[in-house]
Amino acid sequence: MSISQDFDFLPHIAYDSVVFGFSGEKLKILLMEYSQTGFFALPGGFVKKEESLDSAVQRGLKERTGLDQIYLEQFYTFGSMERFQPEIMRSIMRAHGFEQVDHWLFERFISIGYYALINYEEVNPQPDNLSDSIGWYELDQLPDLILDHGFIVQKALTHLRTHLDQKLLSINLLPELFTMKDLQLVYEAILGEELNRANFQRKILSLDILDRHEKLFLGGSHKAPYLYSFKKKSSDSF
Amino acid sequence: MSISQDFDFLPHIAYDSVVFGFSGEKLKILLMEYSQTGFFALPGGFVKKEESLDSAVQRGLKERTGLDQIYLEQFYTFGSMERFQPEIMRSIMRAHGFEQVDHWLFERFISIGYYALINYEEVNPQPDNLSDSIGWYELDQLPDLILDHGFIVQKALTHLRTHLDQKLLSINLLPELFTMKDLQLVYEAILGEELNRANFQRKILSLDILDRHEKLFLGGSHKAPYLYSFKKKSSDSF
DNA sequence: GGTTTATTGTTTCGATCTGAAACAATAGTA
DNA sequence: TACTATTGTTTCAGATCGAAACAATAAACC
Repeated sequence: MSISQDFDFLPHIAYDSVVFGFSGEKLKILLMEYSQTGFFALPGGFVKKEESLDSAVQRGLKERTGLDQIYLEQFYTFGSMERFQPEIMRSIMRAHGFEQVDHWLFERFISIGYYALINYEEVNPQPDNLSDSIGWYELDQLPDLILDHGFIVQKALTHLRTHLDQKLLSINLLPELFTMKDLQLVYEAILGEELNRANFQRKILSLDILDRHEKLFLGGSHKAPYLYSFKKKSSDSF
Repeated sequence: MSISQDFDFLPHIAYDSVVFGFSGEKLKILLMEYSQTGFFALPGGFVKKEESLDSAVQRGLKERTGLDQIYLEQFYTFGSMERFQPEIMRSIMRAHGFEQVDHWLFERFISIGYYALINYEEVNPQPDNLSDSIGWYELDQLPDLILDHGFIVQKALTHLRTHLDQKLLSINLLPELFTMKDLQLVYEAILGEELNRANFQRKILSLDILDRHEKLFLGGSHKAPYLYSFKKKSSDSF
């Protein structure tokens, strides 16, 4: 977020992103903390006058995560008046030594919500101009968030849960190769409930979206699991 | 849509609405036709600086349909650059005698898509300042629409189809009292496929969302169907 | 090397759900 | 009173689902 190039951006329009990562056990999201103020917020940004909305979000997330080609899904647009609280932006700016009376950030914003599913291991979170830290927080232990950002997270999670099966192929929460157990842990973390192992395996295999590879020997005194990868979409082979 | 009160609205932000109605047989949507130009478009509008996004859409639809308390669902926000085609707005304005070079309508817009489910019978469609007609068009016989409005309709329909069961209670495509056959026809029109009568009845009744009322005698020489209504949500009883 | 243990892969089996057809009820007509 | 068209309900086979049992196996242990 650059606060100087005012006129590059569409006014009143923002996006907020809920970036999901999976630590191997817990589902986490990226949050920014604004220095001094104690405010936590979702990573967000603005849309340049000559770029598409989708590109804007991709650009912003690349700056925050270093990742290209992120899986992104738009889920809702937030336009209530309650989200108009200029004092909050004002105190964030003040904490950075900006004492302006008027600023385009103090205007009302309508914000488009996106969520991303990324590989936790590959990310190197980068704070922006106004926040001095960005980091992973467990979903069930989030701090209070500014404005309606807590609501946005809930809405993102609901959307992800209801569309989990349809979006499986695009899920990038796991490395290239993973075990069935890994995948089940992801499902359980997202759905917030435990699943039956045998039925989960049957269901996923019946979807016919996984390639089975060699076994993974980790030295445990028991049968070794197979490694799987998501089948490449047929369109990729042209 | 008022084209004079420029500064009342948030710039660059619009909404487009896909208003579904059911004629008893076919699913239809409301389209506006701009005089002279031959352009067809979805009814849309803009957001005032001090109203919520949802309120703006409700206000606009009340102007177009005369209906209050419409069932509205936001489904997607459209922000690509391809939707930036100022010539189209320019020729619409020209057809109305406005020869301005600059106008806020010629700027780029990000548009939030909503769909509405309304009772076809109760609507009295009203054109806006720039369009001289508004009317119902069958979904499978739509004219070409401006910009990405055809795509918006498709996206609305997909959303409606996938969420049909969850949204049943809110469906307002039928009058207060209706028969099981009426409801089945709505489903078939929305899903675009025929359904088995016995299984449909079993499924809907098992949802436990209908109240059964007296029979409807229409004079046919056969068993008369029951009338049903949607159960009032429990929250309404407080 | 045989035995044990922990975990994974697969099968079984009953319960539940679904799709298609048959059966039952009934309001008017002939 | 029989006939017809349409609606309400039941039946039944097949598919799906949940829970448990069974089978396979990699390492550890004696």
